[in-house]
Amino acid sequence: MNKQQLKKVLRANTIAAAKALLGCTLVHDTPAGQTRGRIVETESYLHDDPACHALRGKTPRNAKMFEREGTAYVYFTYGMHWCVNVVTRERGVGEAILIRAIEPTQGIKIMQKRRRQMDIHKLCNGPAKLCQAMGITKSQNGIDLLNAKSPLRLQINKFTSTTHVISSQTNQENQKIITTTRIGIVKGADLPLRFYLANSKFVSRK
DNA sequence: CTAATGATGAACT
DNA sequence: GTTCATCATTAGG
Repeated sequence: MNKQQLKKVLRANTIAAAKALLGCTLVHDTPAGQTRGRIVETESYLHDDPACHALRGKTPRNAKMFEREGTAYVYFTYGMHWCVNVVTRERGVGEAILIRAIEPTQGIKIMQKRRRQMDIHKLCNGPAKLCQAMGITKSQNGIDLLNAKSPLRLQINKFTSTTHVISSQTNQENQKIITTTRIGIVKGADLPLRFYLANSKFVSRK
């Protein structure tokens, strides 16, 4: 998969895109240094989805969800946490993919310091944990994740594809994707819209 | 299991 | 404009 193909998927289909993002790399450049991680868990939020922030239309908080595909939507929740989404669909449609867990690959010392947590398996295994580890806050809201010059951006791995079974970056063996219901929501709780890599030790929950 | 913590938005006046 | 329940969470017990 190349960047154009990812862009196309992000524009066309939020469920397919959530699977396509698995295996992609999230990069953040900050004064403290660069952090990177491999996306291992995602959730889709659809425009007609009861759990979607954009369900009731555009507000100051969710405005970036209505931007074009590849935009970052960062929101504040539970009084203390930030979560980051990859916006999908064309401008005007409020859909996005919540990044729920990554496998840290670079800047691990920085992440450990920010998180006050030495165990790498507990560094980024949750949507707010990975934001804290990578230094993502409202300052990153609205960034174009598909622009190679952005401080916060997505990188496409050579062997990721848009199918249920993707190739591993390291050994090129097929990696299984598990589909489940989403975590921590009440509305829309029965929909199968969460995806993670079956063999990853870095997901928030099995 | 529950507290911590604050923005949001719905439902009111 | 004000109130109040809710919330795509986490850490600690």
